[in-house]
Amino acid sequence: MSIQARRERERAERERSIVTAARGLAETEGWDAVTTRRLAAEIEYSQPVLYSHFKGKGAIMAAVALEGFAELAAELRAARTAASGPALAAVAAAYAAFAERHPALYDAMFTHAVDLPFATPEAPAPLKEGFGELREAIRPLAGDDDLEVLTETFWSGLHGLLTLMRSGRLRREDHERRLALLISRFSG
Amino acid sequence: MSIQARRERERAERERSIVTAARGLAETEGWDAVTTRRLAAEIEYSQPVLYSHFKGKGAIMAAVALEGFAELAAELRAARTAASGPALAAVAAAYAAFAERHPALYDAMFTHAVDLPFATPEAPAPLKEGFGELREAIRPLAGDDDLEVLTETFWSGLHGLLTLMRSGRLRREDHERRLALLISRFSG
DNA sequence: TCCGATGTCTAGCGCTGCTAGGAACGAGTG
DNA sequence: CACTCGTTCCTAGCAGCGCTAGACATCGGA
Repeated sequence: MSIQARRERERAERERSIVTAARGLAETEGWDAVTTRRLAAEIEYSQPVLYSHFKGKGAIMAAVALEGFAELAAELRAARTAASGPALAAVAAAYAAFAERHPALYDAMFTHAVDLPFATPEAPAPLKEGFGELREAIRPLAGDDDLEVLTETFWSGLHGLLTLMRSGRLRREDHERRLALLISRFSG
Repeated sequence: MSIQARRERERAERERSIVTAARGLAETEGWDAVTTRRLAAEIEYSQPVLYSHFKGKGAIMAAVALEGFAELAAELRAARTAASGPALAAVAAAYAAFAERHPALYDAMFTHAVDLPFATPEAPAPLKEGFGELREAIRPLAGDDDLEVLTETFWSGLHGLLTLMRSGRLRREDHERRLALLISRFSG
């Protein structure tokens, strides 16, 4: 029993090291630099080993994204509970800060095509938690509007601001003003 | 003179056919299907010919994007001038319809990394025109807010809605409701 | 001590964007 | 008319990609 247990433990560790290596490589050099060959070299195993853990490169990216969802949810929750009074600005700022701090991670989560279920009950828990934080921050400001739809719309605004800025389509200098404006328009 | 003129004309035609082929292939099979080999086969020349017209695949995508900007600007203008009264809803609907009708084209314009100047005076004219249409539609509703920043923020909202929906991150059914909500929040 | 299963590696497939080097063609000159 | 020079285009190939088949070694159990 013990031998098999050790093997499973080592295997789990290796799987973690794959995800960690992929994330590290992506965050320092971008997803283009994350190739199966480099990943294999990083974990000091041969390429095919990757495929005994994940179905393919896409699955590895999905695993990295999942890690990101958990972190984002935690940071949003921290921002919301720390805020006294209306939390929307604090949560939005935390969201933006996360995207700015981890651009490659953010891309894996929200831009690249990863086949994770999103707006369904089957969505991964961390994802639903993160969305839930946004929803709770918006709830006091919802008025007559449907809370779910309103949250999705605000989220889209946030996401649009960040992706367009990061791809050079919006001037960086005005980021704070745009963010403030978005929040004020959703606080009316 | 005439011979050289014919050659330049033929060359220009070939360049157009490259862009057209790239766009057609992208719109029917997605950008992944747009490879230099398929493109070369499509125009019935060998691969290196592409590189005598464009610096690389990225430049071809940029040319396709540019075509898209012109069309989008025209459609936004048509929607704005046809509208009686507040034009924001009409322009937003036209924007969304364009993105829905030409998803691959939209991606080249706003998602994929194309090295075109955006929020600067050097930005291509069609791009500035399109943004200008959005700005004019928003102007009556700007109030005390900076018009430029407000336009950018609304645009981001629109862009976020569309990209998140198209990548399966937002439920399609609620699209109209979200769009209406975004507009109402920017009309207050 | 041998056997069978498990785990890992080497090698390779078909594809990608891109380029070097040579062949063929046409215009201009003696 | 013959010849050279420039241009245009193609064949062939490079390095790298995601992914996989098949050989090989290693190790627990009989």
